[in-house]
Amino acid sequence: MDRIAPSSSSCGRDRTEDGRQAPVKAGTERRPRRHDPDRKTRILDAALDVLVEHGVAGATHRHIAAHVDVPLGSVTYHFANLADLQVQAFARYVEQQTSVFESVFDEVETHEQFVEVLVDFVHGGPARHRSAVLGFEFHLAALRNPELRALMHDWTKTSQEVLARYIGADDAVRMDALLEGMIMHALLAIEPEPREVTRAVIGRTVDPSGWPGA
Amino acid sequence: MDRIAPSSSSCGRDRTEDGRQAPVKAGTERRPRRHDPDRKTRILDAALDVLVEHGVAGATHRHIAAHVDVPLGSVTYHFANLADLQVQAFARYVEQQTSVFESVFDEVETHEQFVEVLVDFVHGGPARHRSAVLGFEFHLAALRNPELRALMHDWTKTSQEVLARYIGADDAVRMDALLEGMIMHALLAIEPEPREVTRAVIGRTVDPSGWPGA
Amino acid sequence: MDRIAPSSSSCGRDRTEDGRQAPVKAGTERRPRRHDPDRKTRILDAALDVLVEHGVAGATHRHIAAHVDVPLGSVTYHFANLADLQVQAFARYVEQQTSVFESVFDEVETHEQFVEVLVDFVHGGPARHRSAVLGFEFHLAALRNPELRALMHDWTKTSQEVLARYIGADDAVRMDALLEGMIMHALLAIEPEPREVTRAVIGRTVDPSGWPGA
Amino acid sequence: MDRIAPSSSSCGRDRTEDGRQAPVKAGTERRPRRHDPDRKTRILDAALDVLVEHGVAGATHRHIAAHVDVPLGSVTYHFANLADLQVQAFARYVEQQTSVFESVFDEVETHEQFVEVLVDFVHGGPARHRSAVLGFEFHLAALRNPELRALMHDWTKTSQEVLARYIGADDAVRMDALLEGMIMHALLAIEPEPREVTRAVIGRTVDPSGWPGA
DNA sequence: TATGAATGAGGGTTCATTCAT
DNA sequence: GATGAATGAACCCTCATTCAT
Repeated sequence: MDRIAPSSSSCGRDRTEDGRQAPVKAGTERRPRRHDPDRKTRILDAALDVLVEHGVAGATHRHIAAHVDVPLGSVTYHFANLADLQVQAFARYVEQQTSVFESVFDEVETHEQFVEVLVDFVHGGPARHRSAVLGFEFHLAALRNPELRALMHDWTKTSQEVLARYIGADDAVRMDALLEGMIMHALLAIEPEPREVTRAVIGRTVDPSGWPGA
Repeated sequence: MDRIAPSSSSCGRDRTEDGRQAPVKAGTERRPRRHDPDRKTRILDAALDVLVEHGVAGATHRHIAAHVDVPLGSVTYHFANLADLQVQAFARYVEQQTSVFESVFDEVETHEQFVEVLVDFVHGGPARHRSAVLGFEFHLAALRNPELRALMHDWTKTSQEVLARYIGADDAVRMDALLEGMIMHALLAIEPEPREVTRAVIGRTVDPSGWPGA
Repeated sequence: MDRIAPSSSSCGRDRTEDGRQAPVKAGTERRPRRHDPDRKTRILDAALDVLVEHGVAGATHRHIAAHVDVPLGSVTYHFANLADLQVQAFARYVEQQTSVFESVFDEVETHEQFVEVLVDFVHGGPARHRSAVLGFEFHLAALRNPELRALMHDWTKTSQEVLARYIGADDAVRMDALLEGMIMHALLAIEPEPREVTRAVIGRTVDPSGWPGA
Repeated sequence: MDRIAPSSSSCGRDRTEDGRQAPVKAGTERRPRRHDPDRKTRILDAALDVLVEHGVAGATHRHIAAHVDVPLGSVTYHFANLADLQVQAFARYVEQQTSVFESVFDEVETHEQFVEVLVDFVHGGPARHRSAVLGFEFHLAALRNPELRALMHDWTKTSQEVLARYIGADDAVRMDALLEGMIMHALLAIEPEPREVTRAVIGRTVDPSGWPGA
């Protein structure tokens, strides 16, 4: 039973990007990325991507590293631990989300425009999906992590303040809760709710009196 | 595996010569538990408890087994896999919540009573916390599990129908989303919202006309 | 977040045939097979089937039970342990194989017929595949199990005796080894060897002198 | 998992407050091993050893790790999965066998020497046992693993080519199959066949004409 | 008698994190 | 500074076998 093989069968020691074996072929230039400023930022963005796709439980060092295509050690190098990375990622998300949410109302002048903007907000396309999932994951993670909870608190306050500029503090609280619930439902609905329904629901929640057109 | 290996396989560790369990070490109490009907149900309840405490990611076979105080193998025996266990646990949760939610409106006759019941519902004590967290975890898990999603869909429909008996289909949808959002906020609030605020928000969302007292 | 569901959601407690959960639907007649003589034999045949498909390592109580569609307990009931089951299964295989091998030469009268029969034996279709794989598994298992080894020894002797009737004891030993090797190769060949080649190889190994036609 | 859970998660067992490893229990020697180049190769060799001793089914991560005396995690680090490890181990085996098989014929010049070398090959001592068992396991594993099958195919071709240099292509195929069968029998024989018998069988299979001495 | 339930061992694999280079 | 290697914990799951019914 003893046989012979083409001698230098190389033992197949080059492997995929799973952070295990480094490719060792002589002369093959491997991972040319060295001096890489804002690698840290890219890692955070990747973390958010992974968070969307796999959830908090799936956002591991390895998945994130694979997603940005940096070595595993690079992720542990830039962040003290996974919890730290998570917090910073969510902080980045809040930052981005806040500026988006504010700019959305830039052109709003009438009650109708206001409602329409919010309907867009609930029905928004892929971007909405991403941010909705992240918001969801954020909420749940905050439930068990005080640091995230504080971050979440600030974020909620900020959002309500933005709304309050247009509809007053009380309605802002209501609207914020309503939006939260509707986005949650939209995310999970088997088939999407028609825009008219969303518009009606939101419209009835905002007091039209007090707007320029009223 | 070497499961069938005959006599001189020499691989056994920590076993007596005849392959049986070694007599219990002094002090280690041998678990005498046998014949335990409805163990399966108890496991499901334990799963929900663990889910509340540690979240979906923390609801492992081991945590659950430890929580019901059954051997690990018992959990894997009763459920084909963890996903299956999860689905059955959430199904049990839905079942329980359903009857609670329905019975809550038993005495409701006036608009004020209806609002009050919902305020209670949002502000409920520890039981509320538990079910809110479970609901939350359920939503998030449903996001990535079609089976849970279907379960969630039915549940949403059912609860909207219950609300619709009192306030009509349209307001039921609004109220459902609003409750969802408020419970979410209540769960995460640093300090709880005063009941009056909740009452006002809910009250303004229900059309008081058409009630006996109106 | 607390919802209601169609009340009796049944918790999905009926499961597949993996030996875990028994279906409990009232009135559903389950597994009508009771008085079942030769169940033991059917289990052995199933064991051989599983052995072919999954190898020794995959021939577990559960797989075998599933393959004959009997409860797991039935397999452990009829056989003291897995090793015992394995031995009995291989014994059954040897028994079957021996009678086949003997009957194959019934019509043989000339050197050409003898060679042809052996070529058929090596090139045989699905039945050949099955018995070749089993023979292979048997050999390897015998390597580490003295009981199987004795069984194998007897079998080899028997086969050689059958061959010896036609070609004498010495050539019988050679032929037996050659057949073994060729079947092994045939089993693993990427593309099957042409019959002529097999015929030539076998033909040259048998001394044609001493046959009726010679 | 609960990997990221903050402060009060209370799930840790056997860990000190800061989440580090508790200081080694007296008497338990802490494994100081670090920096161990060619550990991967040593693992492959260990895998082959375990393969010989326990068969493919017994060649588990844990057995292999114990055999090289490295932590379990080290084995899973160096190989993506067990199948991968298996393939690389067999590839290493083929590589080794190849050079051995080729060098064996270095001095061969006459028909008698050639036969004698092959008799040695079949009757070889402990080294023979090891390589024969590995060859056997390899064959069987190849039956169900296409990757191994390709490897096996190449190996067969190569060894037939080596034989063909001395006895021509046709006889090489025959001889290869014969050797295979004889080694198989030798491995399982209750008492070893006398060398003379082996010599006679092999000798009759090689055409002595065409050799220098003929 | 036959079988569902129970259980402890162990298998493959993933992971956060540490450390030497 | 940056990263491959190393490692121990834990996770999901399958299994042989025992036992009560």
